Amino acid sequence: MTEPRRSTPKSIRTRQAIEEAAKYLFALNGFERTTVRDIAARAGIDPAMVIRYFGGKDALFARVAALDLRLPDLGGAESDMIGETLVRHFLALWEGEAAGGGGMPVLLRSAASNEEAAARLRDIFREQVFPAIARAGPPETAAQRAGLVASQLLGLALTRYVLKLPPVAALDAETIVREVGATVQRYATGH
Amino acid sequence: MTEPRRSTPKSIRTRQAIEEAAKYLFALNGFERTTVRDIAARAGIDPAMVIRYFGGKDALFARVAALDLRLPDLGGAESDMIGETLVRHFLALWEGEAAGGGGMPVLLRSAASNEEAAARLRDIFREQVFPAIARAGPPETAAQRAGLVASQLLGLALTRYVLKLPPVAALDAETIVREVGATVQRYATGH
DNA sequence: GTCTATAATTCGATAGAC
DNA sequence: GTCTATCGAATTATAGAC
Repeated sequence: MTEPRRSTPKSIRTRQAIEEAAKYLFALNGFERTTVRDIAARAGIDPAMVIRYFGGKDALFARVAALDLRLPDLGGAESDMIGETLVRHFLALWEGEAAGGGGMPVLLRSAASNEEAAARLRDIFREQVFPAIARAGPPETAAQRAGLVASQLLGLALTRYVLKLPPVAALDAETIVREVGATVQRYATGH
Repeated sequence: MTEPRRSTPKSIRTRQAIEEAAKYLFALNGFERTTVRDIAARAGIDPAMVIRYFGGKDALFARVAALDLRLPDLGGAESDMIGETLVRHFLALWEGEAAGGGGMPVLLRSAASNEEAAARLRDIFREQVFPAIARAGPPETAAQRAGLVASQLLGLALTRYVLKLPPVAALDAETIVREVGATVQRYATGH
């Protein structure tokens, strides 16, 4: 029962190694295909340590899949740059490994076949995406506008980063910002 | 080694029962979370029969995930109805269980964490979506246009049928045809 | 053609020595 | 704090009786 709560230098390193390995493998293979043994092997430690530090595979996933979209404030004047701003933000979130956005590939990979991951993604939508989009247009259409925005942005993420559909993966960032940005702009503002 | 190739009435019923159960469960839970035992139980037969009839879980998946999009011909005059036509076709394909489009949810559920399923989805894109979109605009931008169309249509399928994002799942068909159709129209034709 | 029984792995998780 | 050894359950797949 002596859990490694003590923050010794070594325990911190071990914990970080497990989180990093888990984030990498969950993002690569999804929740189901990633085993505790795989995570431990990649972290260079024993499988038992994964359970000891995080209590179980489910708990570790919940820890690693935490996600803060850090959406910029789209309020204020209804700028005609909302679409491009949002798309640029999402691209940076996906392509910047270092940032806290590492949870994004983890969730999308797993949400398709893991109901818990799907529920978490719905939470993120409701708590972060919906409020941001709501302020960009009339309140009575907020849900529909936010839903359409999500359908395009998640579709972009799915085809570019998960399925790696060649023509989508090959698109340069500026083309995406321009083309998809125009769509998101129309969805978000309602016209 | 006596494989049930003979088309006796009973063997046909058993084979169809297995395929139907597999299609349902793969679409519901994805490849990884669906077990041969589950399929057999739903089909009302023994797990060993699943292996006997299809050779294994992988082979059964490949059989069930076969998919013909049956895309309508978008050639001819560059109509301004291409977007709505495509979206309407996809909605019918997804929501009509009976049609041969049952492979669609199966693939999307599994492609996120199963590389073989992802590869199959890329094949379908290359062989069916790309040629159809190519004829709707200038050849030099065909790949980009088809990729953008796929990002929106797969994103719609992901949020509406897999993640069941409430505001997207609640949209009525005509709203989707109008809103998403306008986007697909712009992507497909390039303007 | 179908099922019983079981082989052969692999999984998450635990107990206990050091 | 870490690892060895292992448990118990679940998986796919096979062998052989009927």
